[in-house]
Amino acid sequence: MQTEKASRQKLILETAQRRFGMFGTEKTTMREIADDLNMSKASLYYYFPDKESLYRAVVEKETDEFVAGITRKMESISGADKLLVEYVKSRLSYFRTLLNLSRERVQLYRDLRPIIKETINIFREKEKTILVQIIAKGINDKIFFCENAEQAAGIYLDILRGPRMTMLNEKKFLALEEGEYEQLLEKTLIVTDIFIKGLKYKTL
Amino acid sequence: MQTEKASRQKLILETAQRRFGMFGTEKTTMREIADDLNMSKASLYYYFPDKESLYRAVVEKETDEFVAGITRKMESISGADKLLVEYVKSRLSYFRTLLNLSRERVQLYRDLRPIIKETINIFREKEKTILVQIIAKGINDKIFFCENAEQAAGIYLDILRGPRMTMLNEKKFLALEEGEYEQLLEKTLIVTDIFIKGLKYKTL
DNA sequence: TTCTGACCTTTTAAACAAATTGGTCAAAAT
DNA sequence: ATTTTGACCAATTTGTTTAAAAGGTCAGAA
Repeated sequence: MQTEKASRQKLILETAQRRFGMFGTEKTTMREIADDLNMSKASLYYYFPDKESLYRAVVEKETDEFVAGITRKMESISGADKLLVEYVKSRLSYFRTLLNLSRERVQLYRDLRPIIKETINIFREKEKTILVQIIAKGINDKIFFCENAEQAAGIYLDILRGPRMTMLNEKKFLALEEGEYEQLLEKTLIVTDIFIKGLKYKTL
Repeated sequence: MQTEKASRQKLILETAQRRFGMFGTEKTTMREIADDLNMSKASLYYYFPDKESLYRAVVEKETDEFVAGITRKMESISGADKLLVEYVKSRLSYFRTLLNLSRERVQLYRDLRPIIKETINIFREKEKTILVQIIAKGINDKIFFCENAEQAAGIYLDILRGPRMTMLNEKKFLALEEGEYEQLLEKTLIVTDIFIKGLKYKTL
């Protein structure tokens, strides 16, 4: 029946998520995932047409979880400025635990496989959507003053990338270690504070 | 005499600068530089002990030119806020024309040769020195309000990296094309505007 | 003092073979 | 019918070997 197939798919998804999360797409083979599940590789292809769609499904799952989590928080906080701070905290915490993107080899962004690049862009768009909402709310509540929420959100995402890149500079993977996350969080909060002030005050 | 040797060294430096500037360190051979100068490779080693020191000399030259240019501008502008804007403009323009760093292959920062990484860090420190001066001046003139000029300068440099990285995302080299520089300049100016406001207003 | 050709050692590039990968399919198992 | 599989294929990746080119040295010529 339908349910059986769905639950099987879910199982595969979770296994794939673990593998992808640990080693990234490149270093995870379909055979390995199949072996983890004690099934043949061919069976995998019965549920997912190819590796790419399996990967996409995993990323989509994780992204959804992220968006759900952040949305939940957004409902319990009123001020747009505090919302932004909360957003950036959540974001970092999700980068840390969930997003298997993190495990992708930093063999330079340039030749990150097209799929991964696309993934990053899609995720960025989702983030932007949320941020636009927050900033628009701030404008509406008259605590932010800027004409273009869309532009502001884009700039903010760009800005956030800076400290992260600096921190990743020496790393082999897109992931950081324990203490570094706290360092990055600290920096990110300062940046966010500056950004918020940039929105709060009109250009003279 | 001493002068003769120095002028010969200068000539080599300029030739190397052109080569490094066009192809980066990796794709420039000592033989090529020697050929450009119609001298033997061994002669090159008479003036410079190895490729690395030649490269370092070139970078030092370019960096000095950058610092000199920016310092000149700093003398003719009074407000720290306007100085920052001017700084960032100069910086971009130098990235564009001078810094041969730009031609280094973006084969991922991670395995940018250690020398180049070091080069980048040294340059960053010089930038930081200048920025600390500007920000300290702003604090002194009571138009900026932050406790730590050093920290602010570091944050600012981190922030600036973001938009640049985003723009370089798809590129093979650390260099941008014509129109992209204007795009980057625009973004950078907005970011700078936000940053300045972040310094101008005390945290509430 | 300045320059060079011959020479050395280490890196890089090319070429090829072997192994592994993503992916298919007819047939077996449920 | 639905699900699973081993055998099979084409395309990449990986490993290995070899030749070329790189950085660098040095005794001696200019």
